[in-house]
Amino acid sequence: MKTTRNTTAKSAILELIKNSEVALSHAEIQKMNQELCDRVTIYRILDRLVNEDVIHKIATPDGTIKYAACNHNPHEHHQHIHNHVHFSCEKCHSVTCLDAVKPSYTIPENYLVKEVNFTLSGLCPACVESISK
Amino acid sequence: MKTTRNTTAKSAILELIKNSEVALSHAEIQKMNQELCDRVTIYRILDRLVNEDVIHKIATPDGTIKYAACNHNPHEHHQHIHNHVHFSCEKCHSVTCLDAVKPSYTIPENYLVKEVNFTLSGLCPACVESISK
DNA sequence: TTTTAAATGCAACCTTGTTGCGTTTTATTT
DNA sequence: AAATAAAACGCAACAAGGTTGCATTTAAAA
Ligand SMILES: [Zn+2]
Ligand SMILES: [Zn+2]
Ligand SMILES: [Zn+2]
Ligand SMILES: [Zn+2]
Repeated sequence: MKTTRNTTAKSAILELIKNSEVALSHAEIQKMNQELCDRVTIYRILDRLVNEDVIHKIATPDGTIKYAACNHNPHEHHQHIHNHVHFSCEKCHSVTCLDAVKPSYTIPENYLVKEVNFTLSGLCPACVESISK
Repeated sequence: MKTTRNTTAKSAILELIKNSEVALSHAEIQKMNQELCDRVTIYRILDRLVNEDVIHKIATPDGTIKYAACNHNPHEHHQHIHNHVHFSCEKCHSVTCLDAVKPSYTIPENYLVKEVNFTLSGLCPACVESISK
């Protein structure tokens, strides 16, 4: 099996994502990183981190891809399933993991469900605040 | 207010979407349509149909945008909210509206929720079938 | 320290989506 | 039916997002 290595760029990008309150897009990471590494390398590092299950990928309602750190329950770490809800703000375009919100649904017949991708959208607390005054 | 017109291209594209079992991407519509109209026109027609609330936009977990016909309950037509669940097949990449699946969730505090975008992914019935033999 | 495969930079390329503008078409009015 | 106004269109050009191939560098195991 293929081994994976830790490099300065990989560690730096992982730290960025871990320290961020909101999920980050490739473009945002690139801006925060200007000199660290090439555009293409960022794509490859993000792919690796997703495969290693250290970060997860989120598609916003408009198709933008963002990345957030995984905080697995150690007991279910092997599951590799991210079934928490995300919130996407239509004003500031921030995307947040809502670990507290537990979604439920009826399992559709004949389908094999492997992943849950549930996104709520509207206004985030900061934008609700800024509009109401 | 701006009026909207019916053209041959618009009608043809709407028929394609209505007659399709699965949601269609811009690229798919373009292939099915080769000679009908320009690439840019397809984008503009899709935007118009979404604004007229005749079709709706779906972002798959990998960020691809697909379009499906709306089948509104006439009584709630004015709501313009699409809160049904979608299924995205990781093998054949088909996207389907699952009108029968009713999702539920707890509303996160301080957030203002306007839209729900719930996608399940895994294997569609056809792909489950084809793998099990 | 040597070795080897993973990771990187760079150039080139493709796909997806947008914008501006002159022309065509729809549908309303005369 | 003809004139009119604005919506819709085609086309070219552009911008952003993402991928691929290949030569070079680097991490980490031997
Ligand atoms: Zn916001
Ligand atoms: Zn998340
Ligand atoms: Zn399938
Ligand atoms: Zn749908």
